[in-house]
Amino acid sequence: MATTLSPLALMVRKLETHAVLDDGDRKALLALPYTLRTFEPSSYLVREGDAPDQCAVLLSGFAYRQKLTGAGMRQIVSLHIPGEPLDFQHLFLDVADHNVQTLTRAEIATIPRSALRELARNRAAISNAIFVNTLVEGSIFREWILNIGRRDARSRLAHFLCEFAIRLDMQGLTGADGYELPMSQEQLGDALGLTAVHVNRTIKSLEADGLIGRNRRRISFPQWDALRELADFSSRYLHLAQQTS
Amino acid sequence: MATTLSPLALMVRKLETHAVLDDGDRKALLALPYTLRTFEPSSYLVREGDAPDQCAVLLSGFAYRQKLTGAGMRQIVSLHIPGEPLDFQHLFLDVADHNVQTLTRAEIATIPRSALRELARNRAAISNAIFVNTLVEGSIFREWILNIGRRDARSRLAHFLCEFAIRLDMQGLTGADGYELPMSQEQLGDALGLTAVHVNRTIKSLEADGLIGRNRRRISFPQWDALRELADFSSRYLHLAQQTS
DNA sequence: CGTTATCTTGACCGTCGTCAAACAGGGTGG
DNA sequence: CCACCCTGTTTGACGACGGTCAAGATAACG
Repeated sequence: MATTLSPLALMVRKLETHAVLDDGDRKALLALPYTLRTFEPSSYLVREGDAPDQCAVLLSGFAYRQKLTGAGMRQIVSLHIPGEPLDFQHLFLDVADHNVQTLTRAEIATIPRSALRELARNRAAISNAIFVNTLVEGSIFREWILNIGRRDARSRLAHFLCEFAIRLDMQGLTGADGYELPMSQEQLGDALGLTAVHVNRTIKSLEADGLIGRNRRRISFPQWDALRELADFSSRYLHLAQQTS
Repeated sequence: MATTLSPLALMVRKLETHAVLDDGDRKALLALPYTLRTFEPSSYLVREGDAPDQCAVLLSGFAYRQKLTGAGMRQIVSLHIPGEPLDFQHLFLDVADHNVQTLTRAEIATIPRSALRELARNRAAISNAIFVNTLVEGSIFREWILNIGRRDARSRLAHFLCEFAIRLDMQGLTGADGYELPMSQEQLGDALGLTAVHVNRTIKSLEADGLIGRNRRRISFPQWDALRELADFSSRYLHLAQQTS
């Protein structure tokens, strides 16, 4: 009980959300070599075009992945919470196709690609867990395509807020009442395919309807069910129930 | 030379786009048990909520994956060309989070999930190839998020047309001059997050500028470079160069 | 041929973007 | 402690891109 928790424990928890690991698997993951670093907000962890030889795991704080158009418009394509791998895709893809950035100050563990690859080669359960994690990420991408392509600003924002709430909850990071949204309205717009101005109006509209509460960046949910309904939110795409062995 | 080509040969070709397979791997893939079926246009292959025990591969014709909002709006989240796996994610995810539908009349091979899983377990190169294929799909999802979230209708459509051209080319399915776009403007709208009416206006606008040629659904590219520029298209996200061993 | 899906066009409307300015908060340095 | 600045939030006026509705034209198909 008094054991010091490994920094990688949260990553193990994340992988076990969707896959079954045994004690040997857990120990092997925790025994991975890693380097700890702290990054300031908005630091780049990976840049498009890079060929990283390390894989990054987010231990604390928040991060996102992002792409830019030639005209310089930004689109955030995913948001990451503590425990989540940030670029395990570089286990198998050599060149980064997008940027990875911290949102807040964040602690990052980097694991040598070679060590992780070898572990995946030797332990089928770990290989499966990483694969399933990738597949669930893919499912989230699809839901974002639907969200951005086919829902209006109010539903779109509501959906985003619901997803974030559920994912925090899954990782055991839930606050008593709602959560602190770790991003500016500009960044929110970049995640939703909207402008910062319209995000502002949309947030205030949800607030005016009593669907969310706000105190600075803290969001609370006085009418969770109504918000979820507006968001057209179903958690199926997060594959919560699944535990592949 | 006179050997009859296995229906799965095109799938092997697809997997070898991004991964290195040896003769044993190829033979093992071609020896997989499968069932051949032909489907009419718009047939459902997988429905959201299903728990398929087969994995589908597209042998001829075209297919897409799609999600619906509660209000009934459709969003196509990916388009598939011959040789591509349609739902290898069900190797590791039990419940489908989206629908898979044929676009045209299509030949489909279904492979028992168990057989494919076992093959992946025994042959690291095949497991890697499937994983890399999944990762490249993920990269395409991200680019679609960017495309729908941050590009206007003209660029968005142009980008879609460029992607389709390059992917057909990669799979060796290029016609002499352009290609037959296998979808209605309604479906095009569902893929781009636009309405059919606006797709129509946008296509005609590209045509009027000489950026594409049209003859019914056949699209040609009299000014490929200019179209590519308008589309802000870079093929990096398709990971063409990559061949992970 | 008739029937139906798809494409095309016009008129009109609304959501969201643009531009700009005011305002609030948090940190820094004098 | 206060002036200053910087970033982020809020608000208003206006415009435009794309949506809606509806009708007519064209092409596919039995």
